[in-house]
Amino acid sequence: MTSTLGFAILAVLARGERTGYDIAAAMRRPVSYFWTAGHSQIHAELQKLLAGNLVSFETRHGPGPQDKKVYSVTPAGTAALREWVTAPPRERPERDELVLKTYAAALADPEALRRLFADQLAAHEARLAEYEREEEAIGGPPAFGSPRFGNYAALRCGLGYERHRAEWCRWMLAQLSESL
Amino acid sequence: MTSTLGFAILAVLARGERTGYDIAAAMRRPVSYFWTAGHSQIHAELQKLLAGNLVSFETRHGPGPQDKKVYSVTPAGTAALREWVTAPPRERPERDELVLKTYAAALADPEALRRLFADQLAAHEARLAEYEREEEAIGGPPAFGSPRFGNYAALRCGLGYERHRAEWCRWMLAQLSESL
DNA sequence: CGAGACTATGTCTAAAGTGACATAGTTGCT
DNA sequence: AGCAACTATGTCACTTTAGACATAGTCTCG
Repeated sequence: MTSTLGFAILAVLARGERTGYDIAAAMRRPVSYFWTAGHSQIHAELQKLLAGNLVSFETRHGPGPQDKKVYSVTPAGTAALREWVTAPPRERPERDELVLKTYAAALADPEALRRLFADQLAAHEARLAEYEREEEAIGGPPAFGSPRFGNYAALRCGLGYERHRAEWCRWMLAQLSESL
Repeated sequence: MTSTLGFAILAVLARGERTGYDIAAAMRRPVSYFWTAGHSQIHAELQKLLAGNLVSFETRHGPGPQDKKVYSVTPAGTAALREWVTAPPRERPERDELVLKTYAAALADPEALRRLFADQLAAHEARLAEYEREEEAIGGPPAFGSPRFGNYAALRCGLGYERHRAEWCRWMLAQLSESL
């Protein structure tokens, strides 16, 4: 009964050994933004994975009050991950606060609404520019089978998402200025 | 300290009085899919909104073991909702299981992966077709200021999302067939 | 007239996620 | 020498969400 978070950790660990701290850091940065967790959650989940024999760790000396624990995936962990990858994802409900706000837009002050969407658009454009820089740095799709393919495919999804979102914001702004 | 769910309920109630059951039904259907909640959550949240004087109810006789409670938004509720609509949304972390699976795709069996994405593509295309039917039924953007504008804008976002997602699935399938 | 679907409100438990608190060594800058 | 930032693991309390369980009247179709 490994949770999705468990598999997220396994997926990160499949690229190489990491400490809990490293995993938390990896799940905070924009590129790996398809799953997020705080370090408190990660440490707890690592205990469960350990109990299930899906990961193992080595203690090493490092900075910090305690020795660091460097985790890696066990063969059983790799097998579980492989099986999970192609299993149909359980769909989680959409929860989108901005769309919800839009749904109630009729009540709002149009000028405040314009500012809201202008800010959102700017944020999406900034992220889009960042992703485009990253895409250029990679050059093109790495070979399928290379772990870097996964990064590229995720980036590609992010690019599409930011474009769709930015376009929707622009459409909203156009609607707003038309109604003035 | 009204939660987002609270505002979701207020947004639904702003369109007219509803019972808790009606609200739950509205939040289950595809169109209103930008926020979801089970009826148990809704009843609990209605208690809180009631305590905050943001909604009120009238008891009416109807089918069911107890009399039904027909809720409507109070002036204080409308004011709170209006203010919330233009406040910047707190961003919630992306959690996307399919992208996470893709991130770990290197380990997977290509044929099983192909099936996974073919299924996903079919689901997105089906939803897209449904949304397109709905869009055609509406005809075009209702006037901003009409509550129906909110529905249309949300639908528009859904259309863009499904298109982006379907395209990404198609790209993945193309990558997969190239690598065979 | 009976079966099943629909209306309707609520409780309870468990899991998942958020954010603060606790602790403390190392590294690099000024 | 001192301060701040970074590394590093872990606990605790709280909120949110999911899903089962409980209960029971009404409506529709055959």
